[in-house]
Amino acid sequence: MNANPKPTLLLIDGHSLAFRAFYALNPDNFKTKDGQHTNAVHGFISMLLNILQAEKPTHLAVAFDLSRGSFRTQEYPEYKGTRGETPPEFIGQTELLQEALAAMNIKTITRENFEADDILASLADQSADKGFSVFVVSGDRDTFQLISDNTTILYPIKGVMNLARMDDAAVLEKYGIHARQYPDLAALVGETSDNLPGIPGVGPKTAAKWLQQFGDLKAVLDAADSITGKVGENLREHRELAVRNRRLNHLIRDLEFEFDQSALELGGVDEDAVRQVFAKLEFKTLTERVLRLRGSKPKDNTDGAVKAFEDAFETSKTDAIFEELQIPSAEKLTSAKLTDWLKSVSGTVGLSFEISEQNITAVGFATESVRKYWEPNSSQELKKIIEPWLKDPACVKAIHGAKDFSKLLFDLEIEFAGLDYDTLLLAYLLNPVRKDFSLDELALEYLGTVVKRGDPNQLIAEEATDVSLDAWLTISLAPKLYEQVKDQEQLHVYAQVELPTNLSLARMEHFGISVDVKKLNELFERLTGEVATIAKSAYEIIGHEINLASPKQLQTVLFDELGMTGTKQVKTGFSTNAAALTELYEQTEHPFLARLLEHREVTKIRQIVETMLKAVAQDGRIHTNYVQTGTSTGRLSSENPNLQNIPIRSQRGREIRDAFVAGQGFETLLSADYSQIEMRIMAHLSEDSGIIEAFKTGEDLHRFVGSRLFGVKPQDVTTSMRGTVKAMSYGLVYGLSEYGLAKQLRISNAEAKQLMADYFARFGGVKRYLASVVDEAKTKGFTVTTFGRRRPFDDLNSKIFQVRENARRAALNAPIQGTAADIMKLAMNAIDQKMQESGLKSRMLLQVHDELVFEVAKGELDTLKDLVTKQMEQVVELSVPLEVQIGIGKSWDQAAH
DNA sequence: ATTGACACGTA
DNA sequence: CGTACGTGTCAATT
Repeated sequence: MNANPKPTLLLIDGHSLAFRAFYALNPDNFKTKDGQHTNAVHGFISMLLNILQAEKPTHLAVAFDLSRGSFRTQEYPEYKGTRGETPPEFIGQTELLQEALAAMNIKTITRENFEADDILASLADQSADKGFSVFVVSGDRDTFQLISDNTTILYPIKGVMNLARMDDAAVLEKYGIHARQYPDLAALVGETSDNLPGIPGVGPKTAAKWLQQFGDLKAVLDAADSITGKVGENLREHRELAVRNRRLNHLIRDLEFEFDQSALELGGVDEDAVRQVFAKLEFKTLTERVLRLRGSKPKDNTDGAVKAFEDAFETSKTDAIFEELQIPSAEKLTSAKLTDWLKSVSGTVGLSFEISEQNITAVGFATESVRKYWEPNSSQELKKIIEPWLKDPACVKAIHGAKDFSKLLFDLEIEFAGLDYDTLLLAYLLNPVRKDFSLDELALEYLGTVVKRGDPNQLIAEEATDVSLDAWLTISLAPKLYEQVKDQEQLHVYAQVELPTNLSLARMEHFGISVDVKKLNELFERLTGEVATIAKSAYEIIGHEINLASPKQLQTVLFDELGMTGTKQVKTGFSTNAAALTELYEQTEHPFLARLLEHREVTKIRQIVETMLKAVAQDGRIHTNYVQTGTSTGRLSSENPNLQNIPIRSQRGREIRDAFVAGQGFETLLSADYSQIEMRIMAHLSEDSGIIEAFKTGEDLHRFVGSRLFGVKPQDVTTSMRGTVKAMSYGLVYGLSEYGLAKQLRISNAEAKQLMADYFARFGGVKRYLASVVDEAKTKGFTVTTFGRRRPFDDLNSKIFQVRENARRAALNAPIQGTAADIMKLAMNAIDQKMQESGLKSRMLLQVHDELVFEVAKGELDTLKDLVTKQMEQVVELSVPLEVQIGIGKSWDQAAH
């Protein structure tokens, strides 16, 4: 019901809202077959529907600027002169928007020589006088002058598709002045986006203070002589600016119109016209949302559009959060009803779940038009009711982040099949650089929907309904994301690489790796003792105690007290990192530096030991979380704890690895790693005959390359020469520059340049390949791995050298690192599958980019070794062989080779 | 409590 | 001025 009997008029600044929508939604995701972008139109209409829902206006009009300018530009040609060119993707969208609005029977208004805000101002004033409640949607703060008891501004909040309700109280709170004073404040401060400079040195704070004191702009100017200081001087000198600004930001309120308010009454939409226009725009979800307005028959009903609107949306008091989304309302199912529904449902079902302490407390189900949720009473009931459906591969499911779900099902020993759509992985393939993969964020970008959630501290029922909301978002996103992945030719990498990896990882995380806690505790104690001894000795050298972990305090000691000259600059002064400390030590041989370096090493390792100890679960094992969407290249990342950065280089560090052991009932650990996989991929991708030959002969790569580079026999390549070559070969994979090479090898720039020139002369394929990668990325805007995985790059043409170079190096590395990641994932999937098929008891536990760690069951060592080696080596065929090294031992350290 | 800078462990 | 990560600490922030 409409609580407010007053008629309500909604007025929208069309350009302003369209622009906000444009910047809120990625144009790439809203494009018709012909290449016309539609993100602004989509966002505008989506937002309009949200506002209609929230404010329930009875009348509506949208005003647009005419591009020819207005009386303001005639008076002051520079007005709005700082506005840049219209983004190319925006072009044409205003016209499309007006067509769409016309189809929806929404009045659009323009006026020669005036801006949209003047039209809004006039309509707002005149309607308020006639007893309307008025809402004005505008991103121009000048409209704050319209605020009254009857008029409220809905102001878009920066960045988000959301509106702030600005009434007099809101303006007072934000700016410290009343709404009617706002144009005076703006006149004093100026408006950069309109190219209107204000009084120098006067910001919102000062202007508000004056207005509070004197009342209005005229009074402030009259009192200018009494204002002291530099700002007072500026005010007197530049008062004309404020007068001009005030004249320009004054909105015209008395434009006359040839229609009256009744012409703005919201009626039903023209269904045929909507279908036609929206089909042209290729909007699907939105069409349905808009068409629900079609039942409106305001003429037949005194309550007008509001009633019809509410009917159309089938709103209910209990389900208020979902009004905003116009999605089907949720139904809570009993176990019996769920069983029936699962038997009857056809097509893909969106699935989501709510967990509490390792238990599934609620499950959400959704199709495009239906939302259901169910709260199982126990794990037994969960298994009994939904396992038949869950394990049926013909029942296709869509889940956002299926790994967690799979893992829980492993615990509950529930079978699961038929997962075709994981929206998390699909979204990752579409944009691996994205930081936020939440359903809400994806809904905003791909569906143009702002998801509003109820207060989580509310009733229990509300939490449960959220479960099916996620399911609905998942099923709504799935086809859209899938189509885009398909269009980008990433279906292969989705179906063969990412989706199966999901399951391999679920298993690995579920198993975890056994840890010798006693050993770790002893190590921790020992390291703690060492730290204390080292610290004590360090304090004695400098004569006082400091916090050795504080770079700031170290800077004071080293560069002030001890008078050393720093080598590397960082934002806060000279760097105190290990490289800088080592260099200082070489210069000064100061014993404090030696203590400090040792302290760093020991505390770091102790810290890792501590982290590991805290991470050991009840079962005596560490279960890391692999993040499948964690990197821009396609690699995994590991967290809570990170098991991909356990020390190996230092002796102390390796003791940590010695505490990762085979668990009870298992014989040993087995480690398998790819030997030089990135260089092999470089050989394959570059088709460089020299590098390929090196791998085919089985000769040590760096020795072989060194022999070619320095023109000596392989056996005459010295350790130093081999080191140089190794640094260069690996450096190339990372986009190393001459300067970087010189620095690393501590040679001159000229020598480094010569070395690289020689390298490229001998291995021309490498040079050609690297250049082609960057070229292609520049043209296409992305790099691609052998298996089709993409990574977008848009900084390769940046005008800023640093930004451009960073992008260039990342682009060089992406296909190589990414292809290696693809290969490893494929191998893991093959191994996982073979192990399942052959019923082995051994288990795959860890992945560290090019290494896999297994726990070997009794009697399975030889079988597993063969299986792993074969699958890893033969998972793909490159122009060079893939070589796998196997190590076996009771601990991870001993299994190393 | 959250954030940025720094440092440092791995491939 | 060599890629890709996660985690800890300090110090300055709301």
